[in-house]
Amino acid sequence: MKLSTKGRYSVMAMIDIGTHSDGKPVSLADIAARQDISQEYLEQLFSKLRRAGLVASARGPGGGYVLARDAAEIHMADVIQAVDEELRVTRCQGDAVEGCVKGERCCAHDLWSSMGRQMMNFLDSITLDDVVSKRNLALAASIKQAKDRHVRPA
Amino acid sequence: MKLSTKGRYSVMAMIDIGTHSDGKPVSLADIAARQDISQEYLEQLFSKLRRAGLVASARGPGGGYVLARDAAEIHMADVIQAVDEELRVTRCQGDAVEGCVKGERCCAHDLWSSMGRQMMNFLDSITLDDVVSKRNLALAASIKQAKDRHVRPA
DNA sequence: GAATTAGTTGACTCTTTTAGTCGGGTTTAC
DNA sequence: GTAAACCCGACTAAAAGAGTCAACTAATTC
Repeated sequence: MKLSTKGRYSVMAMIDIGTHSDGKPVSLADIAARQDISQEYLEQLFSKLRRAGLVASARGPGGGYVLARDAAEIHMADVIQAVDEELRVTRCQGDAVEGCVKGERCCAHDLWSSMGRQMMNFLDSITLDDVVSKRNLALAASIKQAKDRHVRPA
Repeated sequence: MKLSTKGRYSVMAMIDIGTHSDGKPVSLADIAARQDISQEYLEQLFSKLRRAGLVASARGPGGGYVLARDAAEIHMADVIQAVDEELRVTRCQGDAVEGCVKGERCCAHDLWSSMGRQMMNFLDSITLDDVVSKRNLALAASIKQAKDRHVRPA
C-alpha cells in the first residue's frame, strides 16, 4: 500500500515545472538538480508523461519541457496513471472477475473496488494548480469534513 | 499503488471466519481450501493477526481461529495494518521530514499526507461486519456522494 | 556547418520486496 | 500416545522497483 517513486517523482517534477516555468521550457537537468532525482531516471518518466499528453518537449539548447495544458486542467490522477500504469488496488477489480477466487467474484471484491474508486476520486479532485498554489490543504480538509459526517454512522 | 496479497488475503480470511464461524474456531486448513490460499502462507499472516489482537487461537484438534472481538468492532484498517506493516503512501509523511528533498519538506508533502489520511479514513470507516453483511456498498456510495459535492469547486 | 545542448530510446543491472515453501516444533482433544 | 491443529524461524525463487548506460536525433547558436 504505497506509491512507487515513479508516481512521487513525477508529481514532484510536474510541480517543479509548474513553479519554475514562466512560459519557457524547463530542462531535466534543472529538475534533477532541484528535486535531487537522477536525470536518467527522469528521462524515463518524462517519456511517459509526454506520451500521456501531459507535457510537451522542446529540443535543442534552451529546450526542455513545458506543461501541455493549463495547470488547473492537470489532475494528480492523470500524472500518476501516466507513469504507474494502473491505479487498481487489486487484480480482482473492475469488470472482469479473473483473479478472484476460483473464477468467482470474491467476497471482498466490492470492498476493493470501492476503495479504488475512492482513491481515484481523491487524486482526480486535486489539480496541479491546487498543489502549486498550496490550495490542496484546504480542499483536502473540506473533503475530510464531508466524510467525517458519514463515518461509522451510529 | 496496489495492495499486496498479504492485505488482500488477510481480509479474505477474516471474512471467511466471520462467515463460517458460529462460535466455533475455524481451522486454517478450511480457510485455505475455501479461499484457495496456501495454508503455510496463511500461518504467517495469522501470526500477525493474532499478535495484533484481531483473532484468538485454539490449539489441538477442533482448534482454529475465532475473531477476538465483535465483527462490528474490527475495522479494515486494523486488518491491513496488522499484516502490511504500514499504510503510509510515501516515506515523506507524518511528523518526520526525512525522505523529503534535501532534508526539507518537499513540495508534494501535504498532498501525500492528505492522501494517506483519506485512505486511512476510508478503511477505518468500514468494519468486518459491514463487509460480511454486504453493507459496504451502501456506505461507500454515501461517502462518494458527500465527496462529489466538494470536488473541483468552481 | 560544426559544436553544443537537450530530448529520445532501449537495453541492462542491481536491489528490494513479495509470495511463498519447508522443516521443525508445541499444545490439546480424544 | 497419536493425530489435529497452531506456532515459528529460516530459506528461496520470482517479480517489481530503482537506477544506469550508451547511442541517437533534433534544434539552436556562433
